[in-house]
Amino acid sequence: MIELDFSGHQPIYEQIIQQVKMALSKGELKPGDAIPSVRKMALELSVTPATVAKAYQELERQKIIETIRAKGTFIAANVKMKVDDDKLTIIQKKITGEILELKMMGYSVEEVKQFVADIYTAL
Amino acid sequence: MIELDFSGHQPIYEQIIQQVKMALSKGELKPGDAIPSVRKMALELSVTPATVAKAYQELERQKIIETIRAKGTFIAANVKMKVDDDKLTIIQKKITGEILELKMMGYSVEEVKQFVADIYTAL
Amino acid sequence: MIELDFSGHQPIYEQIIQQVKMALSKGELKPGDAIPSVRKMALELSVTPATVAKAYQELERQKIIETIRAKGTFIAANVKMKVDDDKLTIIQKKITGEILELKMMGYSVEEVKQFVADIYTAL
Amino acid sequence: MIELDFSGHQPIYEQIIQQVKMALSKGELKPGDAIPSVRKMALELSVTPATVAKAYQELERQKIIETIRAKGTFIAANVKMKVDDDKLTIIQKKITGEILELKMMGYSVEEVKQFVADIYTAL
DNA sequence: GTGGTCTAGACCACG
DNA sequence: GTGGTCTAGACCACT
Repeated sequence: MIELDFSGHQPIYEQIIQQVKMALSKGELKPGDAIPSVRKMALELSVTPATVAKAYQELERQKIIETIRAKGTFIAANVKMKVDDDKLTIIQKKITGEILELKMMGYSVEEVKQFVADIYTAL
Repeated sequence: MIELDFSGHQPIYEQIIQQVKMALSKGELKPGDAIPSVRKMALELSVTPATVAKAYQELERQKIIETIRAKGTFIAANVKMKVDDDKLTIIQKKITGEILELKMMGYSVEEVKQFVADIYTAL
Repeated sequence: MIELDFSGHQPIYEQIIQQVKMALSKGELKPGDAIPSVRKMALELSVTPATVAKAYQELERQKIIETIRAKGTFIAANVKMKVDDDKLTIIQKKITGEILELKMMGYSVEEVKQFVADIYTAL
Repeated sequence: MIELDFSGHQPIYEQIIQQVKMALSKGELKPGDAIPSVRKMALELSVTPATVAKAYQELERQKIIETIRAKGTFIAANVKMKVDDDKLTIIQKKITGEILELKMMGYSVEEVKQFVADIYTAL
């Protein structure tokens, strides 16, 4: 279900976070659904449990999953991303660098808009 | 002219690269223009010359600047970013994470398109 | 495995790059093989880790090696040098100077051809 | 007569040395011919006299030119490159790196031989 | 443990 | 003066 890219520079734990969010976005996961235990997912992905734990910890911090003692880990009932201005600023900073690269490669505004729209709809 | 953010996670040398590109994109720098020497910019930015040198070397590798022996560093005459498929893939991967965040915050496709268009035109 | 010449003008990091490529060319290294960590090789060669890191980074930029986070560095799966016209021009310029020296020493075309053929087969 | 490439990484003085040798190799210059004074050539090439002087000094060291006080500088009567084993070793080292690059780009021995033959005959 | 980044200094070749 | 290279040491994020 989750596919990792080990060769790249994106941290493994971030890839896990992102793919859980993506599954949620696509409707493959719904509030209340159970997700594999840290150990189980670590086995499936061939990574160390610590890496999965770090991803889950961050997801829990963002209130996307909930851990219930001795029961397991579940998608939070009320998955509702808080629109945080700080976070928006961070995203803007990160995205600016990539937009700049695209612009310097010669892409027009329209092309970039199409580019992100394609990504958006694929999520 | 260049402002650095020391607090964060983005490497200093990448910030320098980005801001030189941005100045070029905005027309503040034009082909043939001299840019400050490694040492001078290092002093201005209060970083070590090695950090500036690393940024300049990467910019030269991308053919954005040219260094002339013992003369200084200049914006390349033919600033023309090569459209590299590998690079495009990397950019897409990086941008996907941010688009996903925006989508989960509840932004619509149109809003995201507007978001990136605003960034693009500000560059 | 790698032997450095500290006396000369060729940068250490370039020597490392060259010798890794040579080992690859000779078949002593194969795609997927691990190469020593930055620190380990730095110890072996009695140079600072930064120098080895610079060599590795350039090799990665050329897609000859891949680094996997916190795991180590490996020969890339698809080692396939891209034939870059710019690079070919640079090589031609560099080689021209040496061929000229040989010609002025009195070597004939045939002798020079034999000379480079011998080098080629020894790689 | 001499064309310099300022943008590159080859030292100016080496370019001057090389082009004098090339003119000699092509027969454009013959033993006994006068070559411009340091000042004159410096003016023609738009470089500082010190750079030309350095080139002439090296050419004189290699017995390719002779300076006659108050007369000027001339191509040496007996231009005869000494076949120096040390020098041959140095040339071999330098050329090996470039041959290796060509090999890794996928060029065959025959192609490399043709490559150098073309360069040789053009000199 | 791994690689990535940065500092503070030094020496060198070049023009 | 310029950029290029190297050392010695440090801190960080990731696994």
